[in-house]
Amino acid sequence: MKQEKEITIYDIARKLNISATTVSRGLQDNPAINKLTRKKIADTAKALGYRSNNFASSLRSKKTNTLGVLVPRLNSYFMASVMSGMEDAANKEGYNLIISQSQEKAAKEAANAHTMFNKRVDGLLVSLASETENIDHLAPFFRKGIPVVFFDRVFPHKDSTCVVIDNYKAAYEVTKHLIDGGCRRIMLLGGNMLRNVYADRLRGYQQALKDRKIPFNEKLIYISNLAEQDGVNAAELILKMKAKERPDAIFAANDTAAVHCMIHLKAAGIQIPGEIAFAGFNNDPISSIVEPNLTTVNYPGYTMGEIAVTNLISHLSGQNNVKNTSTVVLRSDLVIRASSQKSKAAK
Amino acid sequence: MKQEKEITIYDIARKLNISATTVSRGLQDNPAINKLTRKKIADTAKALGYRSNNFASSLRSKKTNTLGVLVPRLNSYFMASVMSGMEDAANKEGYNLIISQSQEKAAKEAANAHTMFNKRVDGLLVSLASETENIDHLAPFFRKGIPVVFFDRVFPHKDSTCVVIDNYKAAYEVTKHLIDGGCRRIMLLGGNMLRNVYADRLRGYQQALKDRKIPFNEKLIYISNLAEQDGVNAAELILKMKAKERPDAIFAANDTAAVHCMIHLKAAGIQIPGEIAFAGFNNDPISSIVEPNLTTVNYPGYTMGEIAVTNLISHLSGQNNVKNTSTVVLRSDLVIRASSQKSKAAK
DNA sequence: GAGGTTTGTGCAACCGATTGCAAAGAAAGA
DNA sequence: TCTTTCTTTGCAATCGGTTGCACAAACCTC
Repeated sequence: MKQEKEITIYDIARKLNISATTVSRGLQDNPAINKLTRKKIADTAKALGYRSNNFASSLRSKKTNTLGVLVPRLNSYFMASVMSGMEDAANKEGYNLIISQSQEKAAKEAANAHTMFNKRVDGLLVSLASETENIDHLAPFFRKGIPVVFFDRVFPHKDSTCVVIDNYKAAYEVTKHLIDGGCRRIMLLGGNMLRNVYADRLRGYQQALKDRKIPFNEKLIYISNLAEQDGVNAAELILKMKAKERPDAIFAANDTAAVHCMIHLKAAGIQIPGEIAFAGFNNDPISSIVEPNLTTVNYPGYTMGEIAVTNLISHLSGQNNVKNTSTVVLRSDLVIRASSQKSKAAK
Repeated sequence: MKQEKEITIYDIARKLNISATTVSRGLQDNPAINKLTRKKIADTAKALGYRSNNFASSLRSKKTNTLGVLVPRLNSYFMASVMSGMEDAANKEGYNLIISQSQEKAAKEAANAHTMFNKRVDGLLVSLASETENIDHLAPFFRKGIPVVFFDRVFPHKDSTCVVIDNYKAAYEVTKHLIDGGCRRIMLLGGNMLRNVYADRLRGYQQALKDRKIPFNEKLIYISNLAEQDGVNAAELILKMKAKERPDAIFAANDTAAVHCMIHLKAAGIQIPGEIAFAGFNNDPISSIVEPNLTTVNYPGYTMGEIAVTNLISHLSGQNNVKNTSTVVLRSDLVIRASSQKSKAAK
């Protein structure tokens, strides 16, 4: 393998009979350098096949143009959309992403944060693992003034921005919609209450019940990791209940759990939405495939990713003061489909 | 914001009254350094809160411990699984990933490759955009001897490994399965034939027909991007056909197209699999949600990601000669579900 | 005890770009 | 013509590890 010699600013400088300083400035389009000189530098750089050495540059300027991303899991449609939005936004601004997943483990999250810190990312984007109880592992970032933006599963902190949707309101609306459709015993398949997203959804659910004067029944709350199997388990539980105790609606905090619960109940002969109405959360592709189509909350993942990154970068370039935007709330909409409409089901 | 002073090896050296050289070597566990000294260095480093400066080190050693990943799109279940596997494997070996997506555009792919090159990734993982016609944009990597591993959508090249499944065989089996189930007019929803995955699937399909003495009918080939809308379009096309011309089975090169085509036909009153049997590819979550459940090919994304990274890293550490493994073929299995079984459908 | 090894450590150059400061040359104002 | 003010450019130090080579001390061997 023939290794070509690497071209440096010194090579360019030598070729043009100017100093490396001028070349460095010229490559950055520094206005202090004569326009003609800049052009000559750019041309020569291209001609020689120069590529800038990020390490040398980062070493001196202490900027890496890299953002760290800490997420619980990569393999969900929602998270993939977020990543996609982040990548696009970052790319547009000349930043790169280093992505790592915690697998919902607090320890792995801490280890990954540590790696990011050592890699000296310019900023950090975080969605917390369900296990995580505090953000001590992010302390080094705050201490060094490295901006941290939380998204989706956030942890309010005075020095950082959160990008979220209004989970409380969304859950409130879902629940209200179910109640208005005639449901009274609404079961909630919730997630880990350490996480704002699940805690807020529970609150929204509770408030909607309260406003409609429906008593809150703790037995109708089922907390899990909201994986496929959890949906199935919930279904099993329901099938074991006496007919009178059974819920007449299920509101799951994600579509995966909702769909798998629904399928399992359907297979057992339960009419959906006739006997049990359903609503999910996220608007995953599966929600519009399952039959009946699942009522859910559209969660703008791509946009969330874009906004989180844009916000972070504007911090970095100082266009933006942390104090100005501590939280960005994105719009989310209730997507009403057949699974929640008892009345229309009687066709 | 109080900025803590950054600790360097010089600080450690001063504290211990030894040279920075020794500290550097000690931190790398260089056996030339006395064990006791090494221990003292490690302890002091921890005590002072030292973190190594990757740039300084990369600048000199010319290694970044970073791998570049070039993919067409991030927001699919399959790709998310691959990323997940890659990230896990990379993380385990102390590598980080820089991920970027081409949006299926050759130009963006080239631009991203260029960025990766400038970021001096130690190695590159590539799945090609559907548009890409050649790999000239990867030439700089080959010239500099930076290892490139292709996965899924590959482009055979003498200096690089490909990680794939046997698309030919998988498609052959799907087609054979449909034929054995009694189908004779099997429509293929294919992807861009520039890509091995789609070209191989077409070949497998053709060979299966040939082996079963069924004439190949060009009118039953529908090439598209295999997005949702393409599935719908295919369905429209079929609905416009005269009854005699209609296919009695559809084999789509991905589940998205299969599922959306199927739903659209179902809505139009076509019996699945009675009138038209269905098979897809990838084993996306939607394939086991749609009714009837979709027969498909299980595609081990997570494993593919893991293997691609592991292979790349072993190249880097020189444990592995390119010549030894030019292609890794992963096992894929036909997952038979209701959508393809005409006989059992008559319940 | 002389000569040969092994072990442990340090010197100083180096990686390639960035930047504060100085200064030469050009343009402008008095 | 003499200052003054820009406009351009370069010097040299700096960022923080890494590494080839030299060398001193300790250990062997005959």
